[in-house]
Amino acid sequence: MLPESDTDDAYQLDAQVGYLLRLASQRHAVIFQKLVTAGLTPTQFSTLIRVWEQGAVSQNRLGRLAAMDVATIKGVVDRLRKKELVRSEPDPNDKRRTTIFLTDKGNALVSTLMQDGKRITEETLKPLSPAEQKTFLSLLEKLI
Amino acid sequence: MLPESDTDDAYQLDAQVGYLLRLASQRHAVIFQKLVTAGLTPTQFSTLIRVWEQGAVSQNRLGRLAAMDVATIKGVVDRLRKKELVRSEPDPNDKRRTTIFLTDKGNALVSTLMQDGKRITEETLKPLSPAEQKTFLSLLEKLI
DNA sequence: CGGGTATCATTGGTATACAAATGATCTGGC
DNA sequence: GCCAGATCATTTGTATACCAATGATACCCG
Repeated sequence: MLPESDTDDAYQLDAQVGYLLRLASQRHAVIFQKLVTAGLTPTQFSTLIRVWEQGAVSQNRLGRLAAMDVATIKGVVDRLRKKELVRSEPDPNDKRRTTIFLTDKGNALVSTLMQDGKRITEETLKPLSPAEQKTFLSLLEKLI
Repeated sequence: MLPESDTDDAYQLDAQVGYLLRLASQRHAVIFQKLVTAGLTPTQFSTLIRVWEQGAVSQNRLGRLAAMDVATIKGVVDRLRKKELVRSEPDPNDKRRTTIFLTDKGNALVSTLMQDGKRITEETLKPLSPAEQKTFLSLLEKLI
């Protein structure tokens, strides 16, 4: 009897891309937490980089740039503001908008964070050879 | 001036493995939600498969098998119980433990879910050629 | 210029996800 | 047999993450 399938292949959770992506993200999160400055989370990190890239950006647009829902980006910005890494101001030209900026403290942190980010990526990819790393990243980009 | 780095390489958030993993997971989540039966989440799906593989399993061990924290697995099991896909019983041999089982309804769902799972993985990997898919999965496994 | 449509930020709801602390229970070693 | 250390499940707290609804505002087109 083969109750689990109408083909010869048994289902293997451990071979499904979604499950593997979750495990890889978990491992990355551990490495991130160990190596990042100032106790930032990966989401806060990405958000800060995007603000730095933009200089000034509305909150919703920041969410799109950092790939976050409006509700998610709000919470992230709130917490970055509490850490005094960003500040927000109402847009004088559009009363719907709030513009997000880096504070001096946030600005001073960015170059350190970029160094952190490189080491985090290095450490995460360490199980792969340099050639494999290149291949992996390029396939991962194709997947998005 | 190169304010962002002491090397020639500018920092690219879009090239960092953690950020790419997050985007890939987001895309997978959308595909998952579209193709899965019974409105399950990826976590609930994985948990249900693990219970099916084990037949009977304590809640904490189930968490380890499905790669979830004790607090996370508790919530997942609670919600699966509310959907009447699993049931739990106190372990007569160890009063600390709660044993988790599939209900008949849960058991009946599993083979459908496995078919779903295969289609979800297929759809997620679709941007890659068959050879690339194999390479990607094998590199992803190496990364964990 | 006025009204329908789009965008913005917020809010409430649900679901992961993990750390830390707690009380109950079990187990290994003496 | 007892006790120190381990394990189990729960709870609390924080942080993503997304959907849906809402009210305010902006924009476009006729």
